[in-house]
Amino acid sequence: MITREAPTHLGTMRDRNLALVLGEIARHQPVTRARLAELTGLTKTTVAAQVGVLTRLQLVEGAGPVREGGRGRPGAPLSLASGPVAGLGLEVNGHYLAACVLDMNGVVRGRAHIARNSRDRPVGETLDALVRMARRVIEEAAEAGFTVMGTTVAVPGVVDRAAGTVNAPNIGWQAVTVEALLADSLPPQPIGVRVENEANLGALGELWYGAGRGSGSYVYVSGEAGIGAGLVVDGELFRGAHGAAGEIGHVVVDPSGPSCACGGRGCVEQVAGLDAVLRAAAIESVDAGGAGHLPDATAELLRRLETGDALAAAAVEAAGSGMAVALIAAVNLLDPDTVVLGGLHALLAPWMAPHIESALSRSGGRLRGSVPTIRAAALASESAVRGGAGTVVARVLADPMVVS
Amino acid sequence: MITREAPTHLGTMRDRNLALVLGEIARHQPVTRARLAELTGLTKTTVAAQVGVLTRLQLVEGAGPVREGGRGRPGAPLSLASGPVAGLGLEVNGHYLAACVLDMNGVVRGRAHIARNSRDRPVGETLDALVRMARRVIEEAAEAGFTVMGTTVAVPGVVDRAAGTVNAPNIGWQAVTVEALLADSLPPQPIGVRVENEANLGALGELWYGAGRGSGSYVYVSGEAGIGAGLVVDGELFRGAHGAAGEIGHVVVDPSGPSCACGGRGCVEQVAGLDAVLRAAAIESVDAGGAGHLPDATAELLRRLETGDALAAAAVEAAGSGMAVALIAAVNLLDPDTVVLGGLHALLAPWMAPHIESALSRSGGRLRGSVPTIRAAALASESAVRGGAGTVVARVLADPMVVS
DNA sequence: TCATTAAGTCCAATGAGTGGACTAAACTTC
DNA sequence: GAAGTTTAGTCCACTCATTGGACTTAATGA
Repeated sequence: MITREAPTHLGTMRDRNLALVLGEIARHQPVTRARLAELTGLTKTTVAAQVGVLTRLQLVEGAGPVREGGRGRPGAPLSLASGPVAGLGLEVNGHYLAACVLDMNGVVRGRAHIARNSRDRPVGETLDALVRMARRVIEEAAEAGFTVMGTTVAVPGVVDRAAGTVNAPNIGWQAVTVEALLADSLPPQPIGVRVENEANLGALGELWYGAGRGSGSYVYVSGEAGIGAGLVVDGELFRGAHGAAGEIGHVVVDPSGPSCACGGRGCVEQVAGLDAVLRAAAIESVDAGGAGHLPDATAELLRRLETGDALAAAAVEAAGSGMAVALIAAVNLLDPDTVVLGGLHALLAPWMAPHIESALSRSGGRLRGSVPTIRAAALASESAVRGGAGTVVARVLADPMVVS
Repeated sequence: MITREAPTHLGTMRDRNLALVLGEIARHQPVTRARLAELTGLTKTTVAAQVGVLTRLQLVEGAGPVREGGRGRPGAPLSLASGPVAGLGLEVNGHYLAACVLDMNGVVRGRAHIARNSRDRPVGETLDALVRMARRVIEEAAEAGFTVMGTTVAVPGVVDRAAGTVNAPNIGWQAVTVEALLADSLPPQPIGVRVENEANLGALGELWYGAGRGSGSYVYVSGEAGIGAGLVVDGELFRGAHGAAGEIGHVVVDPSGPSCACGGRGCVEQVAGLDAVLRAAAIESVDAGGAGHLPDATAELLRRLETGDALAAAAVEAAGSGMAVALIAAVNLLDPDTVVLGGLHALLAPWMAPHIESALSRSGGRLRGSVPTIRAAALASESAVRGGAGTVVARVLADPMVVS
């Protein structure tokens, strides 16, 4: 029934406690050994030993005596090193490539953003461009004294962990072995390369560094061409049985609505996706072949909303209502405390969020104690890369010994 | 970010490995020490020591030499003891009270079922009746040589773990401190008394002993007056941020449908709940004051379905379509591999499941690799009590030292 | 200046798991 | 049927992370 696969031995115990100490340092820095002993429940002796190891790993460093005015001998405060350990996040997307290097404190130590339409280009070319960008960023980080320990790549599709492949129909990828290809092309890293769904990483990015901080569990909705969601529960990503959880795009919001490529009718994507909104706002969805930072049509939509265009406003309201129905389902099933709108919907949030909020509170109001709050993503188009880099940081925090 | 609260010391390590060994015995019984060493990754020495402890706790016993025809010295097979350790599951419900005692092997060692309409009776009376039943069952189990180590109570409502209270509007309960009240009224038990949502326990019951065996993650839908769901992911219950996950009843399946007590419109409950189906089938929902095992109206509905009544069939088909829309949402968001229909819907499954299945495969077919299979619950009205008792068993398996 | 308080280090002790040697109990082969 | 082979289970000296108390260090307060 309940399974624990691996046996615990002395080394396991040590690693766990090491992670425990490092985690408390991260949360309470600067902090003395004595206080760490209280926080962790370990003895001073053990804490001192662990701190020794962490210092040698260059994960922790002394932070200069901070006087606290106490009586006895003052403690020696410890902090996470602003040291060499860093993580890299990458993102491939319909209209840009992006990268971001984060140190252990979550400070951005390098970034890149390349507008690029990857929808109509061969997979190989796209990956080459991604690798070139990654190499450049890694090199720049190295010059600034940062060593990238691992890389996480955000892709707009479903990751099949078992097969090691990615399917991302929106950019024409089918069974692409991203992890293997990148691992071969990038400099070797102790933590290696991992691929993850863009919405999932966006959710983590906002959780750790953006609009999701403080909320234990929430739904991050990320809309571009398709609509996906990342589900964070109790600070952990919820992936589902096959890693395909959070595919909110094909939740049915109108059984008598238009039919969808998925085979069903009235999916959210058909109602609140970019194409649907543009169509309803009567904006031509031309993507002029080349690359634009914000696709032209999206920019035009925002312009019209700002100038109070009635048709655009109605289009966004309709999308909001559709989205609300899908979110009601998500809220009832998953019981989150916050909903974060990302991607396209972060841009539309000023006009869209009120409609969603009122629909949500109307529907769930009488049953559940608290209606989840709706927020726009705080990191804009960087949510996913930050989440990706943060995943590497989190990995180090959870298992400090991976840093060689 | 990632948190581990408790420090690991030698004792923790030992307890973990103890659980590991016990778990492998449960999964592979009968099994020898040598094979256990392989399975767990521990040494023969350690396994032998752990088995010694488990034997002393009366959780494990030798099972007589089973010849395997191998070459060397034959091993001494070990099995879970059919010994004294047992768990108790209780259920309170609109129309019955139920109890079930399970030994460590999941064998039913005692049960009770009392038809009783608890909707219109004071909370205190209902709890008294529950306690009387529980006491009787515990006593009978004791006479048969079984010691109840803990109790789990299934209630048709939301459990607020923080406040220790239960809200179950369907039976008129509001902020009832069930755990505290029962713990005071029942004989002391090492594992104590726990309350849990009925759908959640039903999900676990089916997972461990019924239709869910073998599937790692699934959605258990339990419908009576309201409709709730229990979500099992990777063999674990998914509770959500406030323990209110799986409230599928108020997922919107028809934005233009009838308005619901929750404040929204077109909730599944309005379309696929008992009342809706009876209304559509033109059956009077009289509940003749007294108590009936199957409420009269439900029995009548089944009779008509069996005789091929067209109106009843249409009613169930409509309910199935509504349910399908809600399940599409659940499947897309949670990515389960199986859907189990419980409660009322287990009875209706023969007529309802085909409609749900076809709608599900139509909708998700082209996107996700596999469409989840639909099954009817195998334990009928016992799902929840078995899950409740199983929770106690699982607790012992996960932490054998709780058995004093 | 001396007592007090608290931080950090040192060190012998504890105890769970390890690994190799040993014994036990079967089967195979001559 | 006796000797050799194979596998199961036990014994025992050893390792090593954590512990708890004694000790050292460094500040404050009288």
